[in-house]
Amino acid sequence: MRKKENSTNSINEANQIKNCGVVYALSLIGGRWKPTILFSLLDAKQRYNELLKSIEGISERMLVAQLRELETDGLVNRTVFAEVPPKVEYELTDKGRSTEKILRELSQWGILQRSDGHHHR
Amino acid sequence: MRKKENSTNSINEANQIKNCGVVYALSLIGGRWKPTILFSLLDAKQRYNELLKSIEGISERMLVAQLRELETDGLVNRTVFAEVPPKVEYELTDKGRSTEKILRELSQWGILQRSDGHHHR
DNA sequence: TTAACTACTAACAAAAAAGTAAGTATGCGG
DNA sequence: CCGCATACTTACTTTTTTGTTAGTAGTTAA
Repeated sequence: MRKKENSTNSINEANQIKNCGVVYALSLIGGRWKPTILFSLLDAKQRYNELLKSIEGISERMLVAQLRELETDGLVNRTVFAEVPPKVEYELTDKGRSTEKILRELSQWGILQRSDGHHHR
Repeated sequence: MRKKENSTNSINEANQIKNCGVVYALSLIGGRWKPTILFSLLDAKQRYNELLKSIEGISERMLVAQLRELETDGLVNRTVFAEVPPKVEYELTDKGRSTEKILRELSQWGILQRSDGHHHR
């Protein structure tokens, strides 16, 4: 289901992505599952099933969708092997690898703040 | 409207926030408007109306809601002055200030990636 | 034939985020 | 009285994100 164009919502999003580097960055790496997926792929290239098994709580639907977005945004390469049963591998592109520093620092900051205070919402 | 408890959605969110520092960090600083608000407050403490005027496209509703969340999460101090007309000031706490480095690096990475590639979604 | 493997797709439903519009409160001034 | 200033609150509505469920495809083995 495509996002509706020409809504205020859509226009505001586009403007924020255009004008704020953070909002843009988070549109690439943010969300419930992407950080975890990116961290997994930092370790090693992985197959769909490996990712599915290693990320607790994620559904097939969400895994596929997030991988597709990461691929579309150029962070991930998806390689289909001509085999049966199907074999598909996902690995980070250079762009994907460039998230490493940011992800680690976000993680560090998050872990620090999490032990300092409470999450109230 | 409180978030629904005991849904898979809610449980997965709580787990990700608990187990992934990035997801936790982004729950504090992520979203359409928070990064921009945080950057504004990095410059100087500001009043509600100043923020409203300086952030293009944000509604009063969204500004209030985001400020409330930032306050609840300990990133922002809200000071009410005993005046008429009402005067309320918002400024970053130490915790809020600690986001500066991360925000600047996210911004830098985002701006770099934005000029390198296209946003496909 | 069924069952298994892998990696999805499609069609919804539920939940959350964001947006719209109207209204409130307290003084002050004309 | 009305209009103004400031900073919200309230009750919805719209849009997006996330989750659920059933199904698909191609081979292989029992």
